[in-house]
This record gives sequence, C-alpha cells and structure tokens, in this order.
Amino acid sequence: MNLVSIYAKKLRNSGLRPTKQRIKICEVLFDTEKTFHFSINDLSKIVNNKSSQKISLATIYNTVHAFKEKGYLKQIPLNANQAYFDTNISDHHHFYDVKEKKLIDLDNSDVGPINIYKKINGKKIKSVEVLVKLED
Amino acid sequence: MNLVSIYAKKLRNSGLRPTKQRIKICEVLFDTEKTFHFSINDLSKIVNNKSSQKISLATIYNTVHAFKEKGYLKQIPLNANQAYFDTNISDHHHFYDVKEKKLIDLDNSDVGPINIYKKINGKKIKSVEVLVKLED
DNA sequence: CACGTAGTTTAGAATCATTATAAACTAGTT
DNA sequence: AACTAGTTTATAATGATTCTAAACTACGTG
Ligand SMILES: [Mn+2]
Ligand SMILES: [Mn+2]
Ligand SMILES: [Zn+2]
Ligand SMILES: [Zn+2]
Repeated sequence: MNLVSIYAKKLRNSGLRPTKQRIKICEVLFDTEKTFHFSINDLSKIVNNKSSQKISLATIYNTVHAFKEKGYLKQIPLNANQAYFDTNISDHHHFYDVKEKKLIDLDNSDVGPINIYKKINGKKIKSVEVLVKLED
Repeated sequence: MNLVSIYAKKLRNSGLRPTKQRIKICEVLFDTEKTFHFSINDLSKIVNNKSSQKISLATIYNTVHAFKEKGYLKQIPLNANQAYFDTNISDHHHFYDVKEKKLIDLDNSDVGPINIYKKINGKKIKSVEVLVKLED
C-alpha cells in the first residue's frame, strides 16, 4: 500500500474527501522522518514549489484547520503575528529563540513531570504546554 | 506621596515622560489589589469610560508596548486573534478555558517545579511559561 | 520666564493575517 | 449518467496591529 492510498484512507476515515489538494498537502506534511513547524505561508510556498498545479491559499487555510480539528496537526501557543503549526502531535513543548524567532522541540523527556495542583470546578485538563523563551 | 507622583517617578525612572495619558493608564492598570488580563481593546474601553478626555487607540498601543518593554506588563503566549496582556508580572502560568475563552492565573505555587533538561548552545533560559488548556 | 528640542499624542492610512462569500468544480452514490 | 454534498477557488471583507506625519507637550537651558 503506497502513501497516497494511506493518506486517502486516513482522510476518508476522518470524514474528509481525499482530494488531490489534500493528498498533496499530506505528502508535504507527513512524508518525512522529521516533524516540523510551519506557518500557513511557509506551507503554501513549500506545496506550490513542488508542482505547477497550484493550490489556493484558501485551501491551505481550510486544510490546515481541518487537519488541526482532526488532530493531525497542532497549533503552537505563541505570540507572533501569524499562527504556527506543528506536525509533531505528540505531547511535547517548545523552546522559542526570541532573537532568531525560531521554535525548537522540547520532547516530553526533556522536561521533568509537570504537576498542576490547582483545580477548576467542572473543568478538566486538556493539554499542558510549556514555552521556554531563550535569550543569548 | 500619592499614587500619581509614584507613577510619575516610576515613568521618569524608566525614561518615559509622565504624560497625563500614561498616568491615567497607570491608574487603570496598577491602582488595584488584583492583577488582571486584558486586550488592547479592553484597556481602551476601560480607560475611556473613566473620563471624557479620551486617549487615542494609538496611544494605548504605544503605552502598552512601552510598559511591556520596561517590564511593567507581560504578554501572555496564547493563540488568539488579539494579544493579551497581564498586569501580574510575577513568574506564573495560566489556565485557558477554551470554551469560555477565559484566562485564569496559575501561581507558581500551583505548579510543581519545572525542570528543563535540554540545553541549547549559547542560549540561556529567559522564561518558562505553562499554558494549561481546560475543557468540560 | 521664554525658547528650543526631543519625546509624545493623535487621526487617519496602510499592512497583512485570517475569514467570509459565492460560484465553479468534483468525489462518491444511486 | 445524474445527483448531491463536499470542496476549491478567486476575490472581497474583516480586524488587529503598525505606520505616518503633523500637532502638541514636558522639561532642560539661558
Ligand atoms: Mn515562517
Ligand atoms: Mn477581551
Ligand atoms: Zn514542536
Ligand atoms: Zn496572569
């Protein structure tokens, strides 16, 4: 079974039709050993440099939102003028190099266990994300 | 010594002229027992509901940036369509209630010690911020 | 107390990431 | 083949933030 049919199946299983746009975006996002961080603009450039059949920016937005919704991507909490996403969907954290404006993964094993002692009535914890800002 | 002259002194010490706009913004931000979270728009409304002499939005932006620069305010790392700031400048963390879109302080004492084992060459840690997302 | 100047405020314009719109297109079903 | 819900797309709209440049002001100097 080739990657394209794996992506098609994955999309169908999520209730998303496996269009050629979504497949191509899957190839860029998931055909790689390493995970990576990207903005919508980054992704648009990567995708559209790969072939002459362009994918519109609107579709990139739609797809990233859909993939995030389905849990295939995570958005990184960060104060920047654009949103950053992560193909690494495991529980993990980030260094943010403020000067270089660069994100670096901090695996869960790179951070000691995090204990939250405060409880909020009727709410449960959905995620715990640590942002470590770096300076020189 | 009244609050206004305390603010004036604080501003002068930071190299900022104590204008009536900045003093008024200081009063809103710092004349209170409790710290709080706000967006630029929140602050603009609060400030301008207090008196008939309005402060322009540009000045609110300028002042918040200046105060953040000087360390009198912190920006909260969060994925939202506008920036959120905090008058609580102590080291602390946040709950984010995703449904209600509400931030809740998590004091340092509400979170166990956080150990970062990974090192980045030539960089040192500037801050460690935890965002705990809540769901029902 | 003028005066000069750097710093500040402001209205309004510009920017730009993101979202909305609605028409054309297509995957999957009958 | 025909139908339909879902998708893509160009384009417009939105809205937070930043920029601009002119008017204003705090404050040191003579
Ligand atoms: Mn980028
Ligand atoms: Mn608000
Ligand atoms: Zn990551
Ligand atoms: Zn806070």
